[in-house]
Amino acid sequence: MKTKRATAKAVTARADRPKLVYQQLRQLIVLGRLAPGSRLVETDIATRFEVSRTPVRGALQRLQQEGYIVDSPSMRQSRPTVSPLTGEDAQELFDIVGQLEALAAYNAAGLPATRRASLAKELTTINSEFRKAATSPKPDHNRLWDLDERFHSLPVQVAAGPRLKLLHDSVKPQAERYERLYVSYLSGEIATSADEHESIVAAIAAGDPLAAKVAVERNWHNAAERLGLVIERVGDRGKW
Amino acid sequence: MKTKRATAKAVTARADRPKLVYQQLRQLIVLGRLAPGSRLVETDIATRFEVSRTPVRGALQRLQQEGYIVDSPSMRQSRPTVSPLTGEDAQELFDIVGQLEALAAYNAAGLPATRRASLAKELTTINSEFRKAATSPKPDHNRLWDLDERFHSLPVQVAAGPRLKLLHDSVKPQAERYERLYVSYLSGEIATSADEHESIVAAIAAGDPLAAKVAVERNWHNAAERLGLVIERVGDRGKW
DNA sequence: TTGCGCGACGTTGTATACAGTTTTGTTCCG
DNA sequence: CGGAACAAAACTGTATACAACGTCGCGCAA
Repeated sequence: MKTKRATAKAVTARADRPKLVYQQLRQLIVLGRLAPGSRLVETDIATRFEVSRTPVRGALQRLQQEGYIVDSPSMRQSRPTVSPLTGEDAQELFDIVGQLEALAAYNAAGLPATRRASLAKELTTINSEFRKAATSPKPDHNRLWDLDERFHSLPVQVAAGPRLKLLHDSVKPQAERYERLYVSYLSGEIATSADEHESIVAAIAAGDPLAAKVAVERNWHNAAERLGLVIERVGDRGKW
Repeated sequence: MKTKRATAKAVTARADRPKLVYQQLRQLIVLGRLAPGSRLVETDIATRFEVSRTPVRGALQRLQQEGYIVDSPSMRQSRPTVSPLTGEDAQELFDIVGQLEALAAYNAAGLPATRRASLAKELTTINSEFRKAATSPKPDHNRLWDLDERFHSLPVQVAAGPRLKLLHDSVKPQAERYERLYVSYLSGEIATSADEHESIVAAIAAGDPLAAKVAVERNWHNAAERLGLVIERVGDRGKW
């Protein structure tokens, strides 16, 4: 043992390092360990993850393009900071995600009857678990979020083309930062969400693309409004 | 003049090099100078643009995330190639752009009456020029594309939030590759497009968000269908 | 002739040194 | 005590050398 990986630590596969750094940083941001407004310094991150600045740079670039981090406007030299959480941003983001998933739902409702049926069945299962988890005395936020996520992702995975999937994968995770606020502060409203989910399933099962599209759009738009109120009450984070 | 920029060539501003490389490469792809399927070699590009591989790498990464280039599937080692032009891709892409611009139109139709009026007026102007240019005996494709582009961009610029603008800026230019086919092969159908544009303007002027949204969606969806036929006739490019 | 192995080449991934710029801290003078 | 100028530190952008990995071609043997 002398040539490759002479260093003690397990060197991750050559090609995955940027992706790994990206995923870990994203996780830190989404979970709030990296607060909105925090400055991300390439050198620090590189040290932290025990890689050079090169893969870090790639990860930061991607995070920036996807909107997790922005260039601090006050300074001229680009200084990446974690982007803030604001009510307006939440509403805009939710509307966008709604439009994308609405397109997927539209396609899903146009699928052959057999596939529609199995899709609807699976969605129903997820949604009833979702509803059950919500009415539990001490709701598990992680589980709630996970079920909601799975419900919304399923039509995309089944009926979206490669391009829509790509875009959805890049936009949707950003909503997670807000969704986690949603399930935390709005656990009372989750029954409403489950109701809206049911109308989506019904439209898909009926093979009515337009109804499915509208139902998804409404679901997200309503969620955006409800969340907007919460954020206003709690106060924007990282905006000043 | 001795310290900075001692080299003879005009050194572009330090921070703009990646953006410039990105823009030039994108232009080459959109205009077809870089044919679908072409392989992009970092070293070659770096040499061509007289920069090091570092900024080139950034540009390529961005192009890849936006979908202009893909990793060649045949080889294991990631080898970026210009993404192909296919009928399915065109349809999917147009539908996506339609959803995004529909959201902008929805917002635009919810604006105060005075701003709506001025927007509608401007749109009408552009569209009538568009119609005129289309009926000319020898239509100028560049001008046609430009007018159509301006028509569709205006509501986004006026009524979209920062997030939607960002996304639109990153997705829309990809449609240009197909739009240029459209105006080339479908100059006969352009009158139809102009008609559809008018119903968009009417909905915005009337302050009817839902109507505006639907009108935009229909416009793009129809264009996608018309274009799909053409590409099928002409044959997919870069797909094999 | 065909199949297989091996070595040279091409290309991307990574690390690191260096340059340019902005921010920040400190000192001195008004 | 306040402020301005200067010095030093902190970071990012760029270039480049090096390493790893895959591909392709050539020769050799069956």
